[in-house]
Amino acid sequence: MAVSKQAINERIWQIVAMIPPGRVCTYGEIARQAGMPGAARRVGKALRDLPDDTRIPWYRVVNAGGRISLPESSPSRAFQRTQLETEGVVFSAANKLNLKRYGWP
DNA sequence: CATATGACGTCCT
DNA sequence: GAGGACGCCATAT
Repeated sequence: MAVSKQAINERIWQIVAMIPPGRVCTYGEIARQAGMPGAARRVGKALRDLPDDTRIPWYRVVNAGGRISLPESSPSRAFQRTQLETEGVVFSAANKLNLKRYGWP
């Protein structure tokens, strides 16, 4: 393996760790900053591989539509929403947030 | 090697 | 604005 998948994961986690509180970032943007544009899905995989006791603020990652990508069946989804609201992020009626406002450039 | 799947994105209707 | 179709990348079977 030229580059182990664990190395890729840690690269992604490092990017996520740079997101300041009260701000969010999209999967595609993280993939781009990690040097693999178009691999947004790979970012989701990396976050899925995170342990439950991680200190990485994965909850600051949302999809391009400003929505939480986690399925309704996932308990982590409610946690993400609550955590973001705690940091001051306001969701609209359709569970959406304004990326123009909370998005991290 | 071919298919299916997933914490995605863009485009079209 | 909502919903569906297709594309992209990596992994699993």
